[in-house]
Amino acid sequence: MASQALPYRPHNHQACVSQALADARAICRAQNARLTPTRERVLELIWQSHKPLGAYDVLAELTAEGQSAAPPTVYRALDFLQQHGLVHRIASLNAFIGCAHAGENHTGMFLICRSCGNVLELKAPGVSGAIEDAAKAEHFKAEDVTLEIAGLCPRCHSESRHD
Amino acid sequence: MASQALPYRPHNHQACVSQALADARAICRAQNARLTPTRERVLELIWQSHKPLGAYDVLAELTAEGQSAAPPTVYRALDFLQQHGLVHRIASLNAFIGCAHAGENHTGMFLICRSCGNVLELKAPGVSGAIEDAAKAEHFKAEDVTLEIAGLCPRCHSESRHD
DNA sequence: CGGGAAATGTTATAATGTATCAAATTTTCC
DNA sequence: GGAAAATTTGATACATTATAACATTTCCCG
Ligand SMILES: [Zn+2]
Ligand SMILES: [Zn+2]
Ligand SMILES: [Zn+2]
Ligand SMILES: [Zn+2]
Repeated sequence: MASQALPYRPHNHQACVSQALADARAICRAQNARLTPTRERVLELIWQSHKPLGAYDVLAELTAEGQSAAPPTVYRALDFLQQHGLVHRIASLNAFIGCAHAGENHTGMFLICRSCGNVLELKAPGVSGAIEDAAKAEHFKAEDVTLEIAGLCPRCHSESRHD
Repeated sequence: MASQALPYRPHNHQACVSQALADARAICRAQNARLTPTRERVLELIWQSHKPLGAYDVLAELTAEGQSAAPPTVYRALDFLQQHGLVHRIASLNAFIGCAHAGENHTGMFLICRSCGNVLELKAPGVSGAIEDAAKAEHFKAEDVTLEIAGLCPRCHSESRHD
């Protein structure tokens, strides 16, 4: 698995996209799932940056490309991608982002920069463990964790200090 | 501070409501904030159970009571209550729930039962600490944490096993 | 009182997400 | 290969959640 680029640092983002698409194809092949052209194109659009994209933003890009698309087109593709662990929905933003750890078993932890909008997905096993322990202490059977941290990324934080 | 009732166990819920309203009045007085009749009524409606309530559910109850209310009425009251730490928004449900630790500095962790719909708010300092550590390790300045765990509460979990 | 701020009323609209059913495509299995 | 079944897509309509904008009222303070 390639090492993770930091979203808020300049990087060869095309490599992120290529890697994500290659991973997605491999995962879908392994799961006997059909990564159809629309689904793949939606995934690629989601990965166009490290900023979460709204469903209607995706829709706008699809229609701009001449595809006949309606809201269900996008939501169905996003549902598929979520179910196969290729994208995550950011509940606090009503938006979607490519999974940075597709294929790895993980509960995503998202660091969302309020200033630049970029999102970093961490695995943070320590956090996951603490959450599981806390749930277990309450005899609660945890099935799905939503963990989203809004704040300032290192870059925006340092910029806001020396202005 | 009164000890917390477990939402999914039978309890004298009127006590929860009374306590929440008394706390709210004290907090608003201390902060020089105006807990107007509509705001107080919305808080009371939110506290009518331990299940999160949608803004439009609140609206329906207000209009049923004869109040002339529109969406902004409710959203403004909810904004006020959130800003003063009296209710939380559950992002994964687009719904609102009374804060079980009003006045205490905390980052809420919500255990949401998929079966009965009840929500328990925990303080879980261990989790908060782990989250802070993980954010700090990435040089990320965390400002707001959304932590929502969907699953099965002890009651629903045990019921689903011996049926 | 009176002037300014805060809160509310009112209407309209934006943004996000689903239900439903028909048509097309792909897979399965003989 | 070809019919039947399952999956995917198209298309329309609608439901739900949230906000913009501006007028009016109420409250606070001097
Ligand atoms: Zn992920
Ligand atoms: Zn940033
Ligand atoms: Zn709380
Ligand atoms: Zn339950």
